[in-house]
Amino acid sequence: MLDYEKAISVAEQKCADRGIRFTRRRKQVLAVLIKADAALSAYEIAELCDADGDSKMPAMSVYRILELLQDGNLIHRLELANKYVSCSHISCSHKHKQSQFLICDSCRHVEEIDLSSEAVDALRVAASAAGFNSISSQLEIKGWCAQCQPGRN
Amino acid sequence: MLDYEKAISVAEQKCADRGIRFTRRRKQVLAVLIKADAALSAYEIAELCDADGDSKMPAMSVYRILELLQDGNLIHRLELANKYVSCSHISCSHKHKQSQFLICDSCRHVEEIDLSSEAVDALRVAASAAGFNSISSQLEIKGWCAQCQPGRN
DNA sequence: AGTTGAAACGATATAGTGTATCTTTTACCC
DNA sequence: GGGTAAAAGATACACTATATCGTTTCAACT
Repeated sequence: MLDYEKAISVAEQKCADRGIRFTRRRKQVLAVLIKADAALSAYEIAELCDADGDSKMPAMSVYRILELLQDGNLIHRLELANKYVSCSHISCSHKHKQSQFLICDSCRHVEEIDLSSEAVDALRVAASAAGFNSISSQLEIKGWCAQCQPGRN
Repeated sequence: MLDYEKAISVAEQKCADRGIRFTRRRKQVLAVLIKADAALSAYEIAELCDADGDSKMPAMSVYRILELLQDGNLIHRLELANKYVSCSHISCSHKHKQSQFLICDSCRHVEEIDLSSEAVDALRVAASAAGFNSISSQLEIKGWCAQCQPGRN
């Protein structure tokens, strides 16, 4: 799990750099994602914000804020799972261009991994052979985590 | 594009082997997918069936039939795109266990590719290091096809 | 041919995810 | 304090998908 205080302060700084505000709503959404330490759907986030705070978090706001946080590379959207996770590198100093995710098809647990450049290159080569000049820098792979037995594909 | 007649006869045989019927509805859905030679959403399939045939194809039936065709390895469901494609190997004699797809993030064009075993192994190794004992046999990768320029990720 | 039972289909409701649009509030700067 | 733009609220709606239950079709069997 991320260092919560550190991550929040990084988020504040990033928003300042972008000339936008790090409002209570935005902080709520990011805080929920960091504390959950798991992938959540937009509506799950809204519910957790409700449980956490004093006022109701509209789903619309969640979507808006998620998009904004994603643009700031603070969170990732997992299209294979229709869920969102806080970036595991928020409070890292190093740059990371690529993001790869393993998603457990059973329990929905998500791991953000660093794929070897050889593996990524192999994918690029295969893609190139099929007429794709470039591939997304975010790779999402479904699988089964150690706690879950592999079922049928 | 697939050999339509061949693919349909293979589908008929596969259904016979499974002890289920290859009905008009099922043939309609598969035919639309083969002829489209592209990934379609369930509702797009329903519309094309309507345009093609004499009676209205309910979305519910499309979903049921898609699931059945998928179980028979006649089509693939693309979770990254929420669309469905006919299997490019329907009328091939060889077995194919793995299915990998490239999905153009711009025009939604889909290519079914064969990834080198080295590349797949590299993914397995990375997954294993992150505590995932197995990964899905269907890999979906977003990218940009030759006709589309890469945009932002 | 008529019966019957399971498979297939039709119909309706509803859940889940996400976008569009417009109004209201808030924070900041002068 | 008033103006302005960003942010948030509110409502509607589109798209994807599943649940459920009633009806039809078809093939096997008398």
